[in-house]
Amino acid sequence: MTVHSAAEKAPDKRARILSAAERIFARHGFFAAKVADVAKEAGVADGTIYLYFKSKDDLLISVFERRMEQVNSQLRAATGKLAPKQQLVAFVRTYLQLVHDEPAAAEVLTIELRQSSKFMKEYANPQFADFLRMLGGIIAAGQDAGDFDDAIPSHVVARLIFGMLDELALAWVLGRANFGAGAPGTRPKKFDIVRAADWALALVTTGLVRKETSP
Amino acid sequence: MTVHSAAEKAPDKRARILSAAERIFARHGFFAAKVADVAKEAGVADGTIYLYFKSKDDLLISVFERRMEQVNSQLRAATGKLAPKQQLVAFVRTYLQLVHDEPAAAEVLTIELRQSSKFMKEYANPQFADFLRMLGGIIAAGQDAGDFDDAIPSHVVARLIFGMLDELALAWVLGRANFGAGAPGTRPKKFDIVRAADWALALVTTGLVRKETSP
Amino acid sequence: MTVHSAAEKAPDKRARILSAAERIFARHGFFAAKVADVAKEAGVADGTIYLYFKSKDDLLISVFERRMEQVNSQLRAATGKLAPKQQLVAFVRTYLQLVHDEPAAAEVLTIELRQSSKFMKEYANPQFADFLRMLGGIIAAGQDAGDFDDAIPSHVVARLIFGMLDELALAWVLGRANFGAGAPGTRPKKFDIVRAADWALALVTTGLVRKETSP
Amino acid sequence: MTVHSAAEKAPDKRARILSAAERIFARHGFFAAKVADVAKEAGVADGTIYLYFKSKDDLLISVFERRMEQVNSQLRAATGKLAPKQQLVAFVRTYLQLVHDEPAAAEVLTIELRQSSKFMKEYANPQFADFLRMLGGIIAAGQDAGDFDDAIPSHVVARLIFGMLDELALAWVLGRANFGAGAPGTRPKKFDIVRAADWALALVTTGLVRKETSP
DNA sequence: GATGAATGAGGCTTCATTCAT
DNA sequence: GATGAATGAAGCCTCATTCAT
Repeated sequence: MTVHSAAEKAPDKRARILSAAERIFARHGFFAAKVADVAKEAGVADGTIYLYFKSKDDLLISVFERRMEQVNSQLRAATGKLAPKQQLVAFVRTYLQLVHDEPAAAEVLTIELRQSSKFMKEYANPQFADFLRMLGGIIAAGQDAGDFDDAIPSHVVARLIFGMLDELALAWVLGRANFGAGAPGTRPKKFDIVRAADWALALVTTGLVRKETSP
Repeated sequence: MTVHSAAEKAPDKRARILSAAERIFARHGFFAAKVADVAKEAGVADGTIYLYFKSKDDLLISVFERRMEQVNSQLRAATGKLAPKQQLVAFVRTYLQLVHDEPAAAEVLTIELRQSSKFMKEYANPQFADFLRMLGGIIAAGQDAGDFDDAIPSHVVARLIFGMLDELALAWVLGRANFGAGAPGTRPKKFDIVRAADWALALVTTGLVRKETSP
Repeated sequence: MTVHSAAEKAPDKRARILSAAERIFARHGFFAAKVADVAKEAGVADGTIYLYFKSKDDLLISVFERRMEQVNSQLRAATGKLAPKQQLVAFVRTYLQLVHDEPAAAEVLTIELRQSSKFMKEYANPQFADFLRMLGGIIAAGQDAGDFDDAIPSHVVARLIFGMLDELALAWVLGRANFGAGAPGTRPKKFDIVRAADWALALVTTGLVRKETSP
Repeated sequence: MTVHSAAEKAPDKRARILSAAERIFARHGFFAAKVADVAKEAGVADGTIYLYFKSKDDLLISVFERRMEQVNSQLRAATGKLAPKQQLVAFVRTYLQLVHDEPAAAEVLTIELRQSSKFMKEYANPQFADFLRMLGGIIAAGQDAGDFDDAIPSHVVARLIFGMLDELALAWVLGRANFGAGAPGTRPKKFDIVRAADWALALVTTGLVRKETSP
């Protein structure tokens, strides 16, 4: 009757399920997670999930896709019209900032995506390909501009950088690493992943930037 | 009952089970793998596995530990008494060579280890800690020797480098990436992961090596 | 809301649902058939079915009843005011002709009716009782008239004849039997069920007709 | 330890499951029957059933096959080396005797077999083909011997006779018919199916036997 | 009346683990 | 120690039915 009960009815039930799934998958891992848990977290009946997703697998894939789309679009926005060197800085910082702001998403992308690539070899994961292409494009642009050394193929560089970021995200998400202070023996405390961005950049950049050292 | 040279009967049943498990886990992934499949691959009865391992989880952990021990000892042997810079080269090359020589092991370490860190938060994985410590030690030694820039904490560098190597291993194991040539449209072919070692080294090293900016 | 000529909107929604159900039940069988499929076939919403039928079971029963009523009335029309011997001929021929003309109906009556008698022991199926009574009546009349041997109770004869017809219908509907020609090795082709009527009649009749053993 | 605890351990667990399934399917019908019920009836765990049968469907098919084999072999034994006319008598009487002795089996064969032929069109049911072939062979032999009229193809006669027997079995199994006495209004009482054999024979035989009526 | 999204009970099946031999 | 048949808990998914619109 009321036209705006929408907010609590089903403004986007599909989105609610996706978010719930992301949290549950992050909490328990995909395999240990039960569809019923996702349903409860989303506040819907078990069967409702199957109105929006074909299977539990499909649900996982959809979580990936929605999240990677967001990540990609935020990265695109952040790197905007900058010069390659600035783009790289922005890319790395933004990515790790997103990890920091959405730990559940990070956990799923970091841990479950890897699993799934294995099981679902048929699943191409176009969003992740986009991610790598964007990063590779930045590198290639920098190489073309003469800002970056071009001894290494840009897409290899992209993958290597992604490896760093992914590992940083994993370590942070699992809360094991204790980068920075922390007296020895202290329980591992989450390090500041946003600050870690600059370390990663330092490692990479100093290598990529051509040093006009001159002889 | 039979006593005659037990040593011949089960030269090492435990080892056979571990190898079988590694192959099966690599082939199907830990969750999809069935204990019965491992038993069949090992040529033992299902129940026999439980004489050597407490549970399927324990089996996975044991696979990790045995393999990481081997990896660590081979890395230790390879890096031997070299200077830090040479140690780093040897470390990276040896690691990727091992990935190349034991793809099943690589698949398990690359994909399943990550999962397991999540599920078995209680499982400290000391071997992996050793791995990181070894790599960190090389970096720290290089920093102390003045060979490497010390702006980044050595253990952070270690993790970043591991991230690169891990991603390289993953891409190679899944056979998706097509680093190197390959006519466009060509089906992705496994790139030469051993050669990729030098790319990773180039990226990292050039950044770590202090540049004597002038003569 | 719309009132304009309701008769046009739903000329007979109930009938449409029944026809759709008959086709769907014939196609998939009652248990495998989904109410949603029936709804789609009928061009109505799932819920609409429950405005006309109490349950899926009720829908099946209604299909039976509507169809058996038709069958019975057509049989009654066909047997009309004939002499018993002619009535029997007409009954058998008409029944098998109906099977031929409405295979979906035949499939449901032949296969599902049998199931349902089991599950719905409470469901008396009065139409089928009528069917048997009509056939039994013809036999009894023939016996009374001295045309048929009366060694066997008429209702037993009726059931035996029905058994023949039912089996003929089943074999035809499932398309398995290959009565008539067909080179050996030939894929079973539907036999001519209408012609089969005369075989059934021959078998029965020659037995029922009292033989005047001599002139 | 004891060698003969066999009787209660697992003399033939597969057979026990088949018998249990037959009873449960007869009692509830295949679709309404739960695998768990079969397991309980058989005195095994749910999972045990899947050690012997691939699926619930496979269980049903196996019930058919085991039972039809028995039926066929008993029919073969009973019809032995008789003359065709005697074989037919023996066939019909034996079949209905079996129905009488094993009502659960009869219920499954009569009701579920029909369903299943529909769902499992791929399932050829060779035993039932044998059954029909045996009956057809008897008829054909009688026709060759000049005992039976050969106006109707023997396999058609076989099917017609089977139809009668099947219907008789069904009526008896469902306990609806009230052949024989029973005051009107009396609750339907199972008729004597063994005696009914002679009615069926009378109907058929008198038709099949060539009457040397002379001109 | 009509709709169709939502419900949630319930069943088939899998598979890690046990234990009698 | 070794076996492998048996166990039974547990989860994904289906689908008849409901009810707010």
